Amino acid sequence: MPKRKGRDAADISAEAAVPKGATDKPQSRRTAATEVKSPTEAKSSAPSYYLLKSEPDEFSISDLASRPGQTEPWDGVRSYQARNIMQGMCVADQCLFYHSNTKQPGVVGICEVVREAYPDSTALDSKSPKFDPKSHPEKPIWFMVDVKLVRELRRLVPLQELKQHSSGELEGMVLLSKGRLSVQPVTKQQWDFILHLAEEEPKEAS
DNA sequence: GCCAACGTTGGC
DNA sequence: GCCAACGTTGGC
Repeated sequence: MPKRKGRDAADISAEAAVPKGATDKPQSRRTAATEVKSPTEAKSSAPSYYLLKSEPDEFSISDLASRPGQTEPWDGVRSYQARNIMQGMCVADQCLFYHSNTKQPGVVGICEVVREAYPDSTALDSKSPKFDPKSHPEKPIWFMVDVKLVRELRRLVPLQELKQHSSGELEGMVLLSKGRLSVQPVTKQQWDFILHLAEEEPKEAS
Protein backbone atom coordinates (compact mmCIF):
# COMPACT_ATOMS: atom_id res chain seq x y z
CA MET A 1 0.00 0.00 0.00
CA PRO A 2 1.15 3.34 -0.93
CA LYS A 3 2.91 5.49 1.50
CA ARG A 4 4.62 8.35 -0.01
CA LYS A 5 8.23 8.50 -0.31
CA GLY A 6 9.63 11.88 -0.37
CA ARG A 7 7.29 14.66 -0.87
CA ASP A 8 7.91 15.86 -4.19
CA ALA A 9 7.07 19.18 -5.38
CA ALA A 10 3.63 20.29 -5.40
CA ASP A 11 0.56 18.81 -6.62
CA ILE A 12 0.83 19.74 -10.07
CA SER A 13 -2.30 21.44 -11.09
CA ALA A 14 -4.41 20.91 -14.02
CA GLU A 15 -2.53 21.58 -17.12
CA ALA A 16 0.72 21.99 -15.45
CA ALA A 17 1.58 18.54 -16.37
CA VAL A 18 2.94 17.01 -19.39
CA PRO A 19 5.65 19.12 -20.75
CA LYS A 20 5.37 17.87 -24.21
CA GLY A 21 7.35 14.88 -24.99
CA ALA A 22 7.89 14.24 -21.39
CA THR A 23 5.06 11.94 -20.89
CA ASP A 24 4.89 8.80 -22.74
CA LYS A 25 8.29 7.75 -23.57
CA PRO A 26 10.55 6.62 -20.95
CA GLN A 27 13.56 8.27 -22.36
CA SER A 28 16.25 6.03 -23.48
CA ARG A 29 17.69 4.06 -20.69
CA ARG A 30 20.71 5.43 -19.10
CA THR A 31 20.32 8.99 -20.13
CA ALA A 32 19.79 10.11 -16.60
CA ALA A 33 22.83 8.43 -15.31
CA THR A 34 25.68 10.53 -14.27
CA GLU A 35 28.27 9.09 -16.47
CA VAL A 36 27.86 8.74 -20.12
CA LYS A 37 28.67 5.28 -21.10
CA SER A 38 30.31 4.27 -24.25
CA PRO A 39 28.03 2.47 -26.67
CA THR A 40 29.67 -0.84 -26.04
CA GLU A 41 29.23 -0.40 -22.37
CA ALA A 42 25.79 0.94 -22.53
CA LYS A 43 23.66 -2.04 -22.01
CA SER A 44 24.81 -4.46 -19.46
CA SER A 45 27.72 -3.13 -17.62
CA ALA A 46 28.51 -1.22 -14.55
CA PRO A 47 25.52 -0.02 -12.60
CA SER A 48 24.66 3.62 -12.28
CA TYR A 49 24.27 5.28 -8.91
CA TYR A 50 21.50 7.34 -7.41
CA LEU A 51 20.22 8.81 -4.20
CA LEU A 52 16.61 8.38 -3.09
CA LYS A 53 15.11 10.55 -0.42
CA SER A 54 12.42 9.50 1.94
CA GLU A 55 11.06 10.98 5.09
CA PRO A 56 11.53 8.31 7.70
CA ASP A 57 8.14 9.16 9.20
CA GLU A 58 6.65 8.12 5.90
CA PHE A 59 8.94 5.34 4.87
CA SER A 60 12.25 4.55 6.50
CA ILE A 61 15.05 2.18 5.78
CA SER A 62 13.71 -0.13 8.47
CA ASP A 63 10.34 -0.09 6.80
CA LEU A 64 12.07 -1.30 3.68
CA ALA A 65 13.92 -3.94 5.68
CA SER A 66 10.65 -5.30 7.02
CA ARG A 67 8.86 -5.53 3.69
CA PRO A 68 8.38 -8.93 2.11
CA GLY A 69 11.46 -9.61 0.08
CA GLN A 70 12.77 -6.31 1.47
CA THR A 71 11.38 -4.90 -1.73
CA GLU A 72 9.05 -2.00 -2.26
CA PRO A 73 7.81 0.23 -5.05
CA TRP A 74 9.29 3.71 -4.85
CA ASP A 75 6.01 5.46 -5.42
CA GLY A 76 4.80 8.96 -4.89
CA VAL A 77 7.38 10.83 -6.91
CA ARG A 78 5.63 13.90 -8.28
CA SER A 79 8.33 15.97 -9.79
CA TYR A 80 9.16 15.81 -13.46
CA GLN A 81 12.84 16.12 -12.85
CA ALA A 82 12.85 13.33 -10.35
CA ARG A 83 10.64 11.21 -12.57
CA ASN A 84 12.87 11.65 -15.56
CA ILE A 85 15.85 10.56 -13.57
CA MET A 86 13.95 7.58 -12.26
CA GLN A 87 13.03 6.57 -15.78
CA GLY A 88 16.69 6.27 -16.57
CA MET A 89 17.21 3.66 -13.89
CA CYS A 90 18.02 0.09 -14.82
CA VAL A 91 17.80 -3.14 -12.92
CA ALA A 92 20.85 -3.51 -10.68
CA ASP A 93 21.49 0.20 -10.41
CA GLN A 94 22.47 1.12 -6.88
CA CYS A 95 20.78 3.75 -4.73
CA LEU A 96 21.69 5.50 -1.53
CA PHE A 97 18.73 5.61 0.82
CA TYR A 98 18.53 9.06 2.37
CA HIS A 99 16.41 10.15 5.31
CA SER A 100 15.13 13.67 4.83
CA ASN A 101 13.14 16.09 6.91
CA THR A 102 14.12 14.54 10.18
CA LYS A 103 16.33 15.31 13.16
CA GLN A 104 19.32 13.63 11.68
CA PRO A 105 19.10 13.85 7.90
CA GLY A 106 21.60 11.67 6.10
CA VAL A 107 22.40 8.54 4.18
CA VAL A 108 21.35 5.39 5.98
CA GLY A 109 21.54 2.51 3.54
CA ILE A 110 21.80 1.06 0.10
CA CYS A 111 19.10 -0.40 -2.08
CA GLU A 112 19.04 -1.54 -5.65
CA VAL A 113 16.65 -1.31 -8.53
CA VAL A 114 14.88 -4.60 -9.13
CA ARG A 115 12.20 -3.36 -11.50
CA GLU A 116 12.46 -0.50 -13.92
CA ALA A 117 10.01 2.34 -14.23
CA TYR A 118 6.35 1.40 -14.51
CA PRO A 119 3.21 3.42 -13.86
CA ASP A 120 2.81 4.69 -10.32
CA SER A 121 -0.32 3.06 -8.98
CA THR A 122 -0.81 5.71 -6.31
CA ALA A 123 -1.33 8.29 -9.02
CA LEU A 124 -4.08 6.15 -10.52
CA ASP A 125 -5.86 5.36 -7.29
CA SER A 126 -8.54 7.89 -6.45
CA LYS A 127 -8.36 6.92 -2.81
CA SER A 128 -4.66 7.58 -2.55
CA PRO A 129 -3.46 10.89 -1.18
CA LYS A 130 -1.08 10.89 -4.10
CA PHE A 131 -3.84 10.46 -6.65
CA ASP A 132 -3.41 12.56 -9.75
CA PRO A 133 -6.52 12.75 -11.89
CA LYS A 134 -4.46 13.61 -14.91
CA SER A 135 -2.72 10.29 -14.90
CA HIS A 136 -4.52 7.48 -16.69
CA PRO A 137 -3.69 3.83 -17.02
CA GLU A 138 -3.34 4.22 -20.76
CA LYS A 139 -1.30 7.34 -20.42
CA PRO A 140 0.35 7.47 -17.06
CA ILE A 141 2.24 10.55 -16.02
CA TRP A 142 3.98 9.24 -12.95
CA PHE A 143 6.22 6.24 -12.57
CA MET A 144 7.85 4.18 -9.89
CA VAL A 145 10.60 1.61 -9.69
CA ASP A 146 10.91 -1.29 -7.29
CA VAL A 147 13.85 -1.23 -4.96
CA LYS A 148 15.27 -3.91 -2.76
CA LEU A 149 17.35 -3.40 0.34
CA VAL A 150 21.00 -4.22 -0.12
CA ARG A 151 22.11 -3.27 3.37
CA GLU A 152 21.92 -0.65 6.00
CA LEU A 153 25.07 1.33 6.50
CA ARG A 154 27.18 0.77 9.55
CA ARG A 155 26.29 4.26 10.64
CA LEU A 156 24.17 7.12 9.41
CA VAL A 157 26.25 9.52 7.39
CA PRO A 158 24.79 12.91 8.25
CA LEU A 159 24.14 15.57 5.70
CA GLN A 160 26.20 17.86 7.86
CA GLU A 161 29.18 15.61 7.35
CA LEU A 162 28.64 15.36 3.62
CA LYS A 163 28.67 19.12 3.47
CA GLN A 164 32.12 19.19 4.96
CA HIS A 165 33.36 17.63 1.76
CA SER A 166 31.46 19.90 -0.57
CA SER A 167 34.62 21.35 -1.98
CA GLY A 168 36.50 18.11 -1.84
CA GLU A 169 35.48 14.60 -2.72
CA LEU A 170 31.82 15.50 -2.92
CA GLU A 171 32.21 18.57 -5.02
CA GLY A 172 29.26 18.94 -7.32
CA MET A 173 27.11 16.42 -5.52
CA VAL A 174 23.52 17.13 -6.43
CA LEU A 175 22.36 16.72 -2.85
CA LEU A 176 24.48 19.67 -1.86
CA SER A 177 23.33 21.96 -4.62
CA LYS A 178 19.79 20.94 -5.45
CA GLY A 179 18.47 20.21 -2.05
CA ARG A 180 14.95 19.61 -3.15
CA LEU A 181 15.38 16.98 -5.77
CA SER A 182 14.19 13.68 -4.32
CA VAL A 183 15.72 11.36 -6.89
CA GLN A 184 19.24 12.24 -7.85
CA PRO A 185 22.18 10.86 -9.74
CA VAL A 186 25.35 10.17 -7.81
CA THR A 187 28.75 9.67 -9.40
CA LYS A 188 30.76 6.57 -8.72
CA GLN A 189 33.35 8.67 -7.01
CA GLN A 190 30.76 10.21 -4.70
CA TRP A 191 29.28 6.79 -4.08
CA ASP A 192 32.58 5.23 -3.12
CA PHE A 193 33.48 8.12 -0.90
CA ILE A 194 30.20 8.07 1.01
CA LEU A 195 30.43 4.34 1.58
CA HIS A 196 33.93 4.88 2.80
CA LEU A 197 32.70 7.51 5.26
CA ALA A 198 30.10 5.08 6.49
CA GLU A 199 32.84 2.73 7.62
CA GLU A 200 34.61 5.38 9.65
CA GLU A 201 33.93 6.32 13.17
CA PRO A 202 31.52 9.18 13.43
CA LYS A 203 33.39 12.41 13.61
CA GLU A 204 31.91 15.19 15.54
CA ALA A 205 31.16 18.31 13.66
CA SER A 206 33.51 21.15 14.03
C1' DG B 1 9.92 32.53 -23.59
C1' DC B 2 10.91 35.63 -19.69
C1' DC B 3 10.37 36.29 -15.07
C1' DA B 4 7.66 37.61 -10.76
C1' DA B 5 4.69 35.43 -7.68
C1' DC B 6 3.59 31.42 -5.48
C1' DG B 7 3.98 27.12 -3.03
C1' DT B 8 6.74 23.42 -1.24
C1' DT B 9 10.86 21.13 0.47
C1' DG B 10 13.59 20.28 3.98
C1' DG B 11 17.48 21.95 7.01
C1' DC B 12 17.87 24.11 11.12
C1' DG C 1 7.92 26.30 13.43
C1' DC C 2 10.67 29.36 10.61
C1' DC C 3 12.17 30.52 6.38
C1' DA C 4 15.77 30.14 2.44
C1' DA C 5 16.15 27.87 -1.64
C1' DC C 6 14.19 26.61 -5.55
C1' DG C 7 10.78 24.30 -8.75
C1' DT C 8 6.48 25.52 -10.91
C1' DT C 9 2.92 28.48 -12.60
C1' DG C 10 0.98 31.83 -15.31
C1' DG C 11 0.77 36.71 -16.95
C1' DC C 12 2.55 39.21 -20.35
